[in-house]
Amino acid sequence: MLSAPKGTHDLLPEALATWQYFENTARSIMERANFHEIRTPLFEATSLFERGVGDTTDIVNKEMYTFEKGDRQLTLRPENTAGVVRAYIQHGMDRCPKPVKLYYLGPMFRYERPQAGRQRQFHQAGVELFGLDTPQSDASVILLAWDLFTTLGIPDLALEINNVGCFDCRDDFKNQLRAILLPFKDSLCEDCQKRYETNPLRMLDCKSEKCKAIYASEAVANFLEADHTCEACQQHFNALLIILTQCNIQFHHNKMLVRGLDYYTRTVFEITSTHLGAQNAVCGGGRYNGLVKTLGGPDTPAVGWALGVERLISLIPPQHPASLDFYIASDDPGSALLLAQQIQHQGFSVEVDLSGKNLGKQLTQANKLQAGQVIILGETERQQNQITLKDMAKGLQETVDKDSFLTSLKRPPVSSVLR
RNA sequence: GCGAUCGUAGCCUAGCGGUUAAGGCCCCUGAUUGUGGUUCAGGAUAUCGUGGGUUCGAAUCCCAUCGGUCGCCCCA
Repeated sequence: MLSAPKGTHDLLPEALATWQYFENTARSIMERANFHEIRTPLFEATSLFERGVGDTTDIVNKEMYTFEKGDRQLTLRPENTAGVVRAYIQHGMDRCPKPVKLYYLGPMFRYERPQAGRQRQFHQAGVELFGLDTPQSDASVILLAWDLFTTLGIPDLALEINNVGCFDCRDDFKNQLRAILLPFKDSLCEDCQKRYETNPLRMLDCKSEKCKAIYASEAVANFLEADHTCEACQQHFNALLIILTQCNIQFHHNKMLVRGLDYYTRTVFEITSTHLGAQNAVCGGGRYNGLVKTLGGPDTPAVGWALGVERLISLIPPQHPASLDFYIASDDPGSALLLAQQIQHQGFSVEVDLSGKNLGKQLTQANKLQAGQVIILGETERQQNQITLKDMAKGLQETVDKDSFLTSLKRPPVSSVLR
């Protein structure tokens, strides 16, 4: 049997009620914070990701869906920051009043082994703020994420935050870290020996007991305890923590927190949940002051985050599709369809029998569809320009004038999430 | 890329070497051609993931493969 490709899922109507609830809430909250939506292509030049995300990262090295058309190398986007930055540069958005605040929502693609909270096609929602290098701009995007999660009622979240420094002090730190770990290099696990060369910061996150013991040993621990970022980075980070505290945001300064994408500078953060599986990060982001310039634009500081929609949705109570307001039971399709349209124009949902069933069958159908009310529009009613209105829960019905029924219809209250 | 585990109708489950693979939900028809839900009667839907092997005989045992799920790695 044909099935959806490995690591992809069909989203069926039942599940989409929750998705739409999330999307409406997210859009509403981001728009109210004056972020505006941007939609970039699902695929981009491969070189964009190689330069933007970093050619030593796992994402670029082994997780990209890359293909060739003509002489073009293209890649399905594995994340969207690079694409948004490309669009920012291409459309001269540095001429827009600063900060430029954008958000996006859509599918991403990574070739990985699927597991809980990880698929090959998954969805992210994210924000990017361009043109400010202030701690308050970092705080504003973190606050926005926190506001979204709070509004959605997600319990047991933790904000982990760290300062990875700017390009200059981070390289210094990496070299110092290599120097201090050099005596232990041969006793590190296989992975860490590789990380020692490629991405030493990652070693600190290792789960191997052997490595953990080394990193916890006095000499190493003392080294890690100290802040090795430069004066400016430290000031930025401390100011950010003060603002977060003022805003009553609980955070954990996790000195081991590093991110897998090369473009981050200074602030990095992650929001995790204890209700997820091994992939417990629901949102991740940080500052990326070098990326716009790296991709050929003007030197522009920026900060942003992305959240995993599937992971997030698994944390919110399932929503149910809106119930059916009316079912029209009739033996005359023309007048039934016309009446349905008139009621729909008043903002109600209506189903009409399209199969020519008899009245009993149509009521059975209405019952299965859980229609609130059935409108019986038979020959008798039509002759008098009337309808019979039957309340399915109470089982009561009355025959009323059709036109006065239509004028009495009031628009139902629309979900407060929609603006 | 590595490891663990599971595959029986659309869904849930029984069967664990021996007739025609059983039950529940869902779906369809009728009792009921202007009144639903309940009930009753009937019906449809499965090459038991696929391929090979062992056996007189395989859904059942063995091997391979594919797919799902979970974990490592990494990330949202």
